[in-house]
Amino acid sequence: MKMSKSENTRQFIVEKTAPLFNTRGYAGTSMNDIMGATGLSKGCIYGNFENKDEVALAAFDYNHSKVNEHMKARIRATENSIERLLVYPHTYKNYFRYPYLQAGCPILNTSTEADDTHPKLKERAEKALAFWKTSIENQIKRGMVRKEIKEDTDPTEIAVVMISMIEGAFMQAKVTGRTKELKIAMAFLERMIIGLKA
Amino acid sequence: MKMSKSENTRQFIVEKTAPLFNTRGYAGTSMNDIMGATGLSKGCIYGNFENKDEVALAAFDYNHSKVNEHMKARIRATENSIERLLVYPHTYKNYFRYPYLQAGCPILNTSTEADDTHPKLKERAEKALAFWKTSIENQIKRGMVRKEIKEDTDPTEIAVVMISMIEGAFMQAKVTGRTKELKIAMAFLERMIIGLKA
DNA sequence: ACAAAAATAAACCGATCGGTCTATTTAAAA
DNA sequence: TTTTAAATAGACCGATCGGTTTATTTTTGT
Repeated sequence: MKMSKSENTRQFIVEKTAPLFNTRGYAGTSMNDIMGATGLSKGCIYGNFENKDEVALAAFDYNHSKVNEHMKARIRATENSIERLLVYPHTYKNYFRYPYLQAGCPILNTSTEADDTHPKLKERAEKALAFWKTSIENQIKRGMVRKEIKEDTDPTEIAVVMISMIEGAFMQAKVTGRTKELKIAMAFLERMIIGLKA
Repeated sequence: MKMSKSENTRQFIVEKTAPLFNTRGYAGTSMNDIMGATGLSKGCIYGNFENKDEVALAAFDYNHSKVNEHMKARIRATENSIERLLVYPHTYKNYFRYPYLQAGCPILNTSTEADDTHPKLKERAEKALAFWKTSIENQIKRGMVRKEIKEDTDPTEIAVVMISMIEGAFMQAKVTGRTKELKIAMAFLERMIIGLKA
């Protein structure tokens, strides 16, 4: 279980720079910023990563996995499919409570910056989004099998609507600096999910 | 009605750089990019704008006004309030048809980059968003007065849900490179709007 | 404890960043 | 048409960009 020195440092760099990339974006984060956030020298960072790209990609993975693990933990604590789906609006409604969400959703931040400029980051965002979508779809399908969710429900449609509402509302929360709109959207989503009950 | 030389050039610079800022973002667009897109020298650009900031702000205003004018024109061509609201999903569903939307929604692009880094741009995005929201709310209120929309409708809620759905779905379209999710979300929105009919 | 290897610091690199300055060209006023 | 002012081109500036190299320190295996 022991980590080598470099493995430790690598992890350290990722943890310290992840919030940086999520707030300032790829183009907006410089090597100097990375040095400042870690307190490490340039030589050290380039000794552990090939280039800035690699740091950014690792930082995205870290941000995304943090959100993912949090959601997984909350989902595991639920009793049925409706409750599972409700975890999303319940969590995002209070996003400011979770430090790794305060800078915004990593998928949203990354995809809007990278879509036309940074293919590797775009691909990560794309995969993260696809993963999220299929996991919602699977939860809905499971709920239908268990007769907890109406049998005429379209899993893909609900997944798309959920993700759209969350990301769009999140953007509004970030730019307005308040949570009013986010709460309205999440309340709407809650009612929609409850309406799926069999 | 005659424009001075510099007014002409200023307008020219804005038109040429607007798509640039919308695709590459503020930090991702350099003065060299601006020179390349316009074919003008640095001295000329700085003769017409104080700095890069001013170009970016003017470019945002231009992008936003382009979208706005397009929507206004389509809205004017409708007969009643429900049709008016339907203009939004109908337009965004086919966003790739409109060149100034192909790089994405300027509000979405700008707000996710600028929220933590560029206060002036953030303010523009915030104001544009507020304007959009109140104009949807007003359309709904008008529809209620005219008895075209159910009287128990909550204008703010509908506005927030519409904007969230559009922006969230737009993000997915940009990052996946396909319109499947966008069409699903817009179809959902259409049904929701039709459900508001009195 | 010691030698070999890995990890880190810091000086350094050319390229590019946003921005300025001056010379020249172009448009407007007379 | 000539004079004057505005507009533009392009050389130039210091700062910062991402990245490399080398010397030194720290860790590791024996």
